[in-house]
Amino acid sequence: MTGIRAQARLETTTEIKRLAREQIASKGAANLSLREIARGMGVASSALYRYLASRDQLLTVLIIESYDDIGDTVERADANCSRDDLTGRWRAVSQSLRNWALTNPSDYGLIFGTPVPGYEAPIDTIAPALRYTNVLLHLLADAQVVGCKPLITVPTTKGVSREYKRVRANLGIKLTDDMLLAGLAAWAALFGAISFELFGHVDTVFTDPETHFRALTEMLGNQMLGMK
Amino acid sequence: MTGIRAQARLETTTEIKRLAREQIASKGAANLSLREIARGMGVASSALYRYLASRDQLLTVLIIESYDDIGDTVERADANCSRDDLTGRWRAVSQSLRNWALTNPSDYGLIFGTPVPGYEAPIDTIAPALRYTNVLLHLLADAQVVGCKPLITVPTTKGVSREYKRVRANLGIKLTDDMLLAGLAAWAALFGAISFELFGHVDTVFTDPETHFRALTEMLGNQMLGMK
DNA sequence: CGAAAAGCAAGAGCAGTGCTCACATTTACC
DNA sequence: GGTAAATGTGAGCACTGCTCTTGCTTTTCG
Repeated sequence: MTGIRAQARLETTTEIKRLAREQIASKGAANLSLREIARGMGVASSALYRYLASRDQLLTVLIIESYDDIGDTVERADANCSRDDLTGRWRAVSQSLRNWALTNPSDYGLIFGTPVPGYEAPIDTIAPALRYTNVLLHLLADAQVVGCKPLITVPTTKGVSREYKRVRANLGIKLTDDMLLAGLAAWAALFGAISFELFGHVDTVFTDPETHFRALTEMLGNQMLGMK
Repeated sequence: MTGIRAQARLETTTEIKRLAREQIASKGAANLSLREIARGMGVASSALYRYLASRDQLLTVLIIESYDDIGDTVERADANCSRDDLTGRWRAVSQSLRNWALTNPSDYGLIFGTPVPGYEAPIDTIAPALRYTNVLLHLLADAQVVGCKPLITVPTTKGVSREYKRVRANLGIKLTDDMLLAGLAAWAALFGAISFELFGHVDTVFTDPETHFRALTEMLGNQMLGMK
């Protein structure tokens, strides 16, 4: 516990993760190779197992760090706005989300892409995963408090009010049904748009995805969510 | 060219793809193993290369077939509605999309999930990929013709009208800016919602995702897209 | 201080992968 | 019926994750 060894250990661990991210970025998570990392560090491949339990566990660690990274980014973007500038906050949050995704495409894919079947996300991922979600929820709540009214309303669909009551309980937040639906729809549209762009499904459609994304988020914030 | 050999070849190819899909469903596309397929067929692994060029090429074929399957499904759902029942068509299209995704989760992941970096989708995938897109585009066009007006409007964002002009050219379809934005937003919300549900990001939120999805699509169709 | 304990690295080895190639066999067609 | 094409084989290469034994170094503690 002197700290000398702990220090070295930390540095080694950091280096492993750095090289891992490099590999994932260039060749994809599927092609992440521990032996390649070992070579990059000039060390026997078996030595890595002093620092990680398995390839899967390394991936899990990277996912958690990514969740925290995205949480940091979104929280900071939101915090930089004056609390009552709801439109500005929504704008900042959505833009920072897209920017983060474009800057860290492989991490975005790791989190929001196809999950590995049978791979149960460990409990450690839950808390970090909730951070960016909470930013949006608080934004919606703040908007509701100052009287923002969504442009859309909940359609008269059977059982929906009962379901949304449960959603409110699960999320631990008080939002009208209208605000909840508008928020969920905006949330889905946001990530849908980012995923489409990042995963290459709109390459032939847009010449300037950024311009469309800006228009989309402006519309979602000012009109759909009714932010003033 | 008797067809006897061609017939056998077809059967072998079909069996390979069947086993491949089975594996992808149970262990993920990343863990697809040609040797495992060969074992399942009681054949040497090298024999498979008489029927496929590589593992990647097999995946590409599966992706194309999935695109066609989803295209079939959506086209059929749309065709089953009376042409002037726009709300019904939108409902049918969105529901069939979600149903297809829930029935074929691994195929959905293959298409709409994280792409393999460095893997360039071959030209052969473009046409099948456009089929389900075209269904929506025609639906939007039909709605516009009979005077449906989206609830939302394009915000005054710099350069957006220029960009949407290009989008119209790329898609080869005439839609007002408002309808275009509403359509793109609805499209993104749809796939965002399906992806969230399928990739396990809302497990702790909804107890009945179907009910929410129904409310979401009703809202998108009747209000956002302004379908009558 | 010196011995015991703990940490770290190496290298051989196992079982798996995609893919190639020379070779053998089957078989549909002229 | 003979032949050329189609099909299957098995060894082999280079790679992977992971384990285990062996040896060395550093830390800890009596």
